[in-house]
Amino acid sequence: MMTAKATSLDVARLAGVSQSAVSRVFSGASASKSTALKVRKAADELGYRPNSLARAMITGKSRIIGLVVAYLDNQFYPVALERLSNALKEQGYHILVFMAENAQDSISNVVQELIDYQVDGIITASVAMSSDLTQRCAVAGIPVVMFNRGQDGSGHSSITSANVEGGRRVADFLARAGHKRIAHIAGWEGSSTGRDRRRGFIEGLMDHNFEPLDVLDGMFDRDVASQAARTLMARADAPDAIFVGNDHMAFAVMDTLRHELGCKIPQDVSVIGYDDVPLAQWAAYDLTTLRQPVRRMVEATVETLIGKIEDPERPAQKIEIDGPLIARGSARKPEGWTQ
Amino acid sequence: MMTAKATSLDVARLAGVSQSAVSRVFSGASASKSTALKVRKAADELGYRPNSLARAMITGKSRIIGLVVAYLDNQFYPVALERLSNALKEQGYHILVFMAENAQDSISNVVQELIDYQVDGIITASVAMSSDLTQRCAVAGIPVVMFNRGQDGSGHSSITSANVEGGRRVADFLARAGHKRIAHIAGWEGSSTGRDRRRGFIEGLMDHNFEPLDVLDGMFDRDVASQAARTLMARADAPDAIFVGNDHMAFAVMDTLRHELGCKIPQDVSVIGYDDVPLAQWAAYDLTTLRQPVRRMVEATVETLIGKIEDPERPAQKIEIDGPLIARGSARKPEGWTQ
DNA sequence: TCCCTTTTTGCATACGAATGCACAAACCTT
DNA sequence: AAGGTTTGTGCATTCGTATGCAAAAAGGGA
Repeated sequence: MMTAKATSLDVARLAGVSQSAVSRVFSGASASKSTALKVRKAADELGYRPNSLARAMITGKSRIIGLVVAYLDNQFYPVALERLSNALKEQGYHILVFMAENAQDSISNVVQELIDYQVDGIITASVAMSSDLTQRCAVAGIPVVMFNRGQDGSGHSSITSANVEGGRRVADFLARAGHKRIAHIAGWEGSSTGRDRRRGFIEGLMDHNFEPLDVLDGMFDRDVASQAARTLMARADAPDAIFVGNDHMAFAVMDTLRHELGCKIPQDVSVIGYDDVPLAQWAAYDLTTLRQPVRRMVEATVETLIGKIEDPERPAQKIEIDGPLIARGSARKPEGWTQ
Repeated sequence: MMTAKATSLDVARLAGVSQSAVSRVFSGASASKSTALKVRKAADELGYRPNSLARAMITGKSRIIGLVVAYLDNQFYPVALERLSNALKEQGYHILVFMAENAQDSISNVVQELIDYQVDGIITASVAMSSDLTQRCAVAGIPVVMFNRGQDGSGHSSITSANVEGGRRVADFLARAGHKRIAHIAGWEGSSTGRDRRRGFIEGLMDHNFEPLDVLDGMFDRDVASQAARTLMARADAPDAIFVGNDHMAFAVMDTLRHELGCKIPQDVSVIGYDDVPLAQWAAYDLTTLRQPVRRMVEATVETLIGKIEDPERPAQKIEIDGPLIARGSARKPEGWTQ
């Protein structure tokens, strides 16, 4: 039983070779069969493993990706986190996770700390970057990819679903199902996803010569969304359909409608969400929603980020990935609708 | 606009002092007002920040904690992750997250990689460590704290809720509510939490001279738990109450009971879970459950881990934290029950 | 077998910050 | 003002690994 962790020098001595030889064996550089064998044997004996930190120091690559995430209570993010983690692991990267409240200086601190740790890249999930931060990352040469949030003119790549198109599709679905008084509890106005879905939704209604009955900002928050639902249903011309800016809020809205206001879904009101988190298909909610294709979004995110790490010259890209509307039981379906 | 990140040497030159002076200013060691001022000014000018990796190399402390987590789809863990992250951040630590399937060699790889990154400590959430791994951590001098999972004889500290007592309390609650045919869909038999809750539950029933109608292993899995519910309800003497080993499975059970088997909860069957995740109080479920006091568990975890990091001689401790039964609408209440 | 090319190998140095040591400066004390 | 003490500072070294360079070994061709 060893008492201290062995270094490459220890291995070198035991194997009767130089430290550089050991390094080369473990970093995959050229080495003869015979030395590789000796080194491996000695290493096993000592329980040696290269020190990732030291390696990072010298190569300038830590193989760590920083992940900044804000809303962990929204099931979409744990799922995305898991997928991102697995995808990056396959590429030999690891994830340093930072929680941030969605406030500028919190994010600023968090990103600065990531820079201090010399991460090779940063993924922000539903978090915006100030231009100052953008600048700092640029100086440090750290590429940033924004997941599920776009930001014009930031110079960062972003991966989102096709939110405008998605909103439009929801509108079309509801209009074709014969709804007349259609309201929207939108995602936070300060986010591109919230704005885009909203815009697409309104445009989509316009295509049917409709106007939304009302549009309220749900701030991606359960309580705010519930309150918005109460407000809507208190109207004399209460809506017969509500499009909610994401599933997380939609669940709160459904709970409020059913258990507090005594509405039947979808008989009295249709409810549609956005994301298609796993919860959406649980029988208790059975939520009709626009699916964000997490798997493909994650793939695109990882590929974009690693591409930029390996070739810093690669220009930023904005990728939008389309997703289908998943019709379930929370919303009346248009005549002749086939999934 | 700088083009490359500045080092302490750059700052030293600009400030007209030695590199050691810069280091001392930033590491809080002694330095005169005047040099501190010069250094700070120069550092600001260059946008200098100490390189955490280099710092980690020399001090031997990375200020990174590794977190190994398995079931991210169970809302308990995202919540715990968020709390852990915040608590550690306050202590100046950061979290390197690793997902692991609950299979020995996956965990083994993951822990090994954490060791490679020289983490100062490891927290495992609902994951067991093989004795080989335990050994490797010991050699590397890395303390391990197990969160929400105990393991006898591992030599690691563990923080759990008082699972035996909790199971007992659930049994008492159901028996006193007048239930006669009480079944249990248990947490995975391979986990201490699953076993302890189950044991406490059975003991608690025995105190009332009851026996459980049946005990099935739900494997902490929604599908397995749903299947178990079907099995139970297919019996001639179907249960009038089911204690489910955690909330995550309880939701699946409730969905199955209500929407597939047409049962009324709690009129036909009472359902009780374990954890009290945020979802449990959503109106759709309104789940009676035994609360795991996450906040206090997290505090204890962080304190135990940091204590051991700062004083490696400190012996391992097993901490159990008691939590209350939260009576909601999914289970009939005993006569005269007051929260 | 000899010379030329290719592959291995060791040496020395670098990465960026922290720290023991010895010396210089500042502060007290009487 | 001299001696003693505390505080501040620079020099040199260290952490563990990777890598350019030059020398050594191995391989190949005629």
